[in-house]
Amino acid sequence: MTYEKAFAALADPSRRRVFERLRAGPLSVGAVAKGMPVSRPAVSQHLKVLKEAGLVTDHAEGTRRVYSIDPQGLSAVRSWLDQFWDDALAAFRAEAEQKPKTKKGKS
Amino acid sequence: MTYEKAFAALADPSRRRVFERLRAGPLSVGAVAKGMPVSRPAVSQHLKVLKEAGLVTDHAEGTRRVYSIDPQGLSAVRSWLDQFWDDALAAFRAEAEQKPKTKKGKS
DNA sequence: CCTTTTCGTAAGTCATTGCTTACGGTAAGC
DNA sequence: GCTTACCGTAAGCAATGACTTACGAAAAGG
Repeated sequence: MTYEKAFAALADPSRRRVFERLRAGPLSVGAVAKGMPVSRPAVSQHLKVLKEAGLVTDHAEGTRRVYSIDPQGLSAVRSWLDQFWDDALAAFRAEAEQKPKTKKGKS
Repeated sequence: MTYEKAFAALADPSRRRVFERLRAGPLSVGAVAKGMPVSRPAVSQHLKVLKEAGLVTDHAEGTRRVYSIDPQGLSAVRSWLDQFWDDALAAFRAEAEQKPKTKKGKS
């Protein structure tokens, strides 16, 4: 049910870049913002959206706020995609088999 | 590398609904639009975006245009997600193992 | 206590975009 | 040939959203 927000969150290039920057491991807001073409508040807003989508988690560490990737959000998108994947492939194969006269085996 | 457009395409609820309607099999534009809360031209525009994202294909059939799901677009999103999945889980586990230990000092 | 660092949020601006109605174009039916 | 069915596109409009600067709050450090 969260995959909707996750798709919306990952649709924005800047937000994807923020997200990808957390792939190697947890980072503070300032650390993420460093080397990005947008301001730190912008990064903060992006992280908020990612958090509401279940894609990241945060915890305080002194005055800094450290963000990490939350596998839960990724899992939601993945399962939606996989469920889709099966039906789509089945329909795709059914369509492909009807075009030529002979049906094909595996190979 | 079309996963960027795919994410942007799947971010919109109406467009996802159009996409999901093709899951059972190919449909004409009118058939997709029937039973949707938006107009037929709106559906047409959504299908155009989905097509440019590599998520659907179309072919003429008389005066109507039949759209089907293109597994290629799904595949692109899936592989991006999977590649992400591994690194994210590894980092997540590494973080979980270090938490019960001592706190860390990062500059 | 006062200053510094780090961060989230408010307010405002500007571009993007999803929707509608209107129109033109092509294939089928009579 | 003329009408009907089906579809893509153009133009216009209203809403969403991404970004900036400015400000306030909370923790650390002298």
